[in-house]
Order: sequence, then structure tokens, then C-alpha cells
Amino acid sequence: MKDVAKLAGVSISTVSRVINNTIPVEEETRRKVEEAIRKVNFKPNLLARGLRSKSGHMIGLVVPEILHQTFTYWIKYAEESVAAKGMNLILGNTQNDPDLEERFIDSLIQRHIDGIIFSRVSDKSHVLHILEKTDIPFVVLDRALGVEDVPTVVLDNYKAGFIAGEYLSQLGHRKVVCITGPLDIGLSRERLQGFRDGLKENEIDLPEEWIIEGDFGYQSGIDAAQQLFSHRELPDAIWAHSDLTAIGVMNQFSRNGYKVPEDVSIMGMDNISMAEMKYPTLTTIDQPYREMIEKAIDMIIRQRKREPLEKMRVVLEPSLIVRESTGE
Amino acid sequence: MKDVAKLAGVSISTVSRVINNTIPVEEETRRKVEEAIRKVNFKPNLLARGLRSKSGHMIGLVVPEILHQTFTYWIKYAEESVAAKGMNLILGNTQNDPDLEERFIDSLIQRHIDGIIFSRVSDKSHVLHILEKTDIPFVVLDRALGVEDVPTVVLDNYKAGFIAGEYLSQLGHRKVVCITGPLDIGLSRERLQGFRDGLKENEIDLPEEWIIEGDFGYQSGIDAAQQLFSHRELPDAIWAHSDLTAIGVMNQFSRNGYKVPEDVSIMGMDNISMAEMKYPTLTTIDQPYREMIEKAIDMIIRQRKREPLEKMRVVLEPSLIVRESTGE
DNA sequence: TTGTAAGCGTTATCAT
DNA sequence: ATGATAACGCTTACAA
Repeated sequence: MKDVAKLAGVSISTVSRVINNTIPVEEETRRKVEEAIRKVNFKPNLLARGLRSKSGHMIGLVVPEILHQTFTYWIKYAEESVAAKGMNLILGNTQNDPDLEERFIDSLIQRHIDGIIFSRVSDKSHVLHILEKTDIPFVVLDRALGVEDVPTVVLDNYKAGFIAGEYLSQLGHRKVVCITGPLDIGLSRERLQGFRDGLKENEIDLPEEWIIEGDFGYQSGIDAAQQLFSHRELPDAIWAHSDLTAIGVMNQFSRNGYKVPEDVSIMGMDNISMAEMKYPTLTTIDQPYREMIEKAIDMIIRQRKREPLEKMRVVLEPSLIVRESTGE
Repeated sequence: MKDVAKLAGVSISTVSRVINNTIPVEEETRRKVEEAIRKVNFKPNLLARGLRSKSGHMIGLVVPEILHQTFTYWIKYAEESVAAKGMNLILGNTQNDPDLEERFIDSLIQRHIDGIIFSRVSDKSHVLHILEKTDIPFVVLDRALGVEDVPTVVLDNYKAGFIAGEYLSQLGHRKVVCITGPLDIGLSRERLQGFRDGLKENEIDLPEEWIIEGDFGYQSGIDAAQQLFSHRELPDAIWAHSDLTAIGVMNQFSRNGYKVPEDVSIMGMDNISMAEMKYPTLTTIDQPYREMIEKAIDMIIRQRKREPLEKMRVVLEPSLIVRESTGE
């Protein structure tokens, strides 16, 4: 920058002003400075800039597991919209390990990051308390916490369940199974309740013994299917709280000679790409991933500008994706 | 840091020395300083540190597409081992767009990043030239470039093809199809050549008309299958250069009433998790993702320390994963 | 409109 | 072993 100033015959503050076009600069000098910048191939040092202006132009994204496809959607869209705003994304995988999580958050704090997005932070995680002591904005994505006064972006999980219940019962199914996520997670309970209410619209009951608790994973679909085979009676429709689980169920039914959707309708949740790469393709419920992450980033930026948030808790809408794995 | 110094009754340089334990410090003062650090809950500012020491303790990872699972493996393992070294990972998705790519690299340069890993950089990408003008270490991962003097970590793609060819021909298959990746990519050509040579071990020929060019994607598997159906004769084994493509083929064969592996053996490449989540599960070839990325990070760190690299080009070994989609 | 200079929070060099 | 101080590269009052 000194070089640029020297070459252009101006002071470094003028150079700075040209770069950030803060206050007006004579057209002539601006031209000279810009040429000098090009000549010495000048690149501002973002560390120095960040040090001075207390903003590293970075957003941190915390996910519990990179390999689950739902998280890769968030990673992708987060990177995309962060980049579009001229910032960079620092990614951290916590594997649900509070220690790793704390270490990562700590490094973000030390980097004076502009904001942090947590996707599916654990309920018992105490990093939020740490963060509240700093002035770093953060948003919790996809998993509502018990506490209400934290900026949050979530899917309407009750609605998702309702849509699934309504759809399956409208199809004429009477014996319906729900394979949930871990029931100590609020979102699983909300989906389940919505599902119940959706079924009820068509006078269908969901008895306790047809609720199976899973963990969103593939294996838990296999296990659930095995459990069902040992029942005296098979269901005619199944909704799983995750596509992965639904696919596990579907494969295990195929493996045992059942046909989907002729023998049983199967429906998932999340609309991961794998849902389309099946035969039959999987009916599911889509989450507006991009919209959710953009809303979250927006909330971060608002907080940084000290603008008030319109809402502390933004709730977005799921939508039904009908494919081949469900039928009458 | 000033506060810490004041509280401990020492100078800030002593505080710095305690933190980095550079040169010896009296046991007594160290204790006092450490206590003061705890008391004021002091966190070093990484931007300032980076500015001074010209190292932001960050590694950049450039991928062309986050949603492809092979890349998510690299992202995951990169984050993991970078974090283990006390650094952070900045992730950039270029979507094969040279403009985006250049913008991202530029921001990394301005951040004085410690090193950059490119996974599957485009051959025509000119960012490497830009980087060569800086002193930022970089490594090309997974796609060898024409140029030889660039630090590279690759899979032995010829070997991967050879393994596939040898395995399928040993199974007794005679009519074998290969669905390649884009043939203007070196790695596809190497895999194809290896496959040819592997088949030849058992006197099997791979005629030109049984080589179909794909693009590693799911749809290209569907398309290839359709193309095969229009042949007068179906193959008895197929190897695709990507699991996604193999799965596309498999689904399309199922959809048309064929049984895998009874009617046709299908084999993929990459060992993505979806390969296990099929019925039948997919035989494939594994890449040592974690080892590859760790090697790459290692090369970055070596370059930063100005240690010479043992090898400019590290080649790692693929391995056969036999599952259910192949048989005699 | 432009320049001077202080300061951001560190590390590193030099004395002491 | 410790302290004072310059320097890293930038932004921003304040002055001119």
C-alpha cells in the first residue's frame, strides 16, 4: 500500500479511500491510484484490515457431521451465499463432541469472526452461553432450543408431519407406522405430533406400538423393518423422519420380497438426492435449505449492523414431493 | 493482553512469551501470568497474530462441487486433520467456474492463508499460475495435471482400472462394458487403460463400441443403460468410473426387469456410502480419502517450513470392495 | 479533497 | 529473565 501511494504520488490514506471509496476523491487522483494499484498488483491484506476494523469478513458454520447429506446442503448454500457477499466460510465439524465444539468456537471467537451459524447444535451444548458473553452474532439452524430468546431458523416440523400424515391417509392407508428420529430431540416430537394430527384428519389412529424410535440413520431403517417383520401384521404405509431411514426400510422390504409401493407405501423426509436415485424413487418432504441458510446469514448481518431482528425465530415451510414409493 | 500484563504486574512481552513459550520464563512469573490470563479470560487475537507472523493458521480447500459425495469425504477429512493441527479450514466451492475460482483464490491470498488444496482443479484453470507468483504452498488433489512440477496427490487410477478389469474377467465375464468419466480428463483415460489391461490378463477384449463416455453423474448411468438396451446383445458385466453412474445403470436395469447380479454384474468406483445403501449393495473400488488429504496437508506444511518434498507427486493405492452387485 | 498520525493486538529486536 | 519499543498493513480522526 505504501508502494502504491508512492507510485501514485499520494498518501496511503488516499489509497485507502480509493479502495474503500469511503469519502469522495478527486477523479484525477482516483485514476492515478487505481493505475498504481494495477501496476504493483496490490492486494489488501485482509488480516490487517480485519484487525483494524474488527471484522474478518468470515462466517463460521458448525455442523455435527459433514457426511450427512442434509448438512452438505447447508454447507453448499452457506458457502455460496457467503461468497456472494464477499466473505469466506470457515467450516467446523463437531461430531457432537462438546470438546471439539468448544475448541472450534473458541478459534472463531479469536478470529473475530462476523457470525456463527449452528446447524443442529446439541441441546446440552454450552457454547451458546460462551458466545452470549461475546458480541459475536449467531443463529441456530434447524433445531429449536428450549430457550426462546436465541435467534433461530427452523423448519415447521409439525407441519411436515401433518403433511405426511394427511397425504398417507388420503391415499387410503389405515395401518400406518412412523419411524421417528431420537425422541429427546424436539423436532422429532413435533414431527410425530403433526403426523398424528394429519392422520386424524382422515380418522386414522397412530397406536403407540406403531411408533418406532430411530436415529435418522440408514441402519435404523433396516432395524425398524426387521422389527416390523416380527409383528403379526404388516403396515400398509410407513413414514420415516429421514430419507436415509426410509431407504433402509425400503431396501429391507425389497430384500424380503415385498414390493414398494404395491405392498407398502414408504415415505421419507429431507429430500436428499439419494431419494431420486432409487427404484422406485422415494416420496418425501423437502426442506427449503437455501432459503433457511440465507435467512440465517441475513440475521447474522442484521445483528452485526445492530439492526433489530424482525423475528427472533423464523419458521419456514416444508413441501411435499410425491414420487413413486407411495401409492394406494 | 495489556490487561493481563497489568494484572500480573509484568510487561506485555512477558505475557507473549508465556503464551507462546518461546524463551524461558521464571516459574513464578509464568504462574502469575497464567492466572491473570484466566482471570480476565484472555483470548489472543488471531488476526493480529496473523498480521504479525504472516500466517493465519488457515488452510483453504477448493472443490468444484460440494454436493458430490467424493468431495464431501475430502471436506470432512480435511476439516478433521486441519482442526487437529489447531488450524481452521476455509471452504470454497467453484462450480468449475473460473471466475468464482479466481475470486476465491484471491481472497485466500489476501488472507495470507497457509496453504491451498485443490481437489479436481480444471486443467485449463489458470489459478495455479497466479499462485506460483505468491509464496503460498498448494497441492493438487485427485486430478493430475499435464504439468509435472506441481505438488500432487493422486490415486493410482490405472491400477483402479486394472483391479476392476481383472476382477470382472476372473469372475468369468466375457462381454464387458466400461462407462467412463469425461475422456478429456486424464484420470478417465488412465482408468480405461488399466481396465483394458486388467481384462487382457484373462484374454478379454474391450471393443470400442463397448466403451461409453459418461460424466460421473447419476443420469449418465441411466443414459448408458438405455443405450445398451438398444444393442442387439447385452453385456454380462459393467464397470462405471463412478458409483453414482453405476447406481444409475443398476436402477435402469432393475426398472427394465433385469436382475443384478444374475443378469448382469455391475461395479462402481469411489465407494461412496450410497453404494452400501442399495439392494443389492454395490461392488466398488475404494479411494483412501483420508490418507490422500492428510498427505496433501502434510505437503503444505512441509512447504511452509521450506523443507523439501520427498516426492512431488504422491500416488496412493485403490482397493477392491466386493459386495453383492457382482457375481459369476 | 488530501495528508499526518494514532491505533488495532500481536511478535520480535534490542537493551537492561 | 524481563521490559521498552518498533513493526506488521490497514482504517480513521483530525488537521490542513
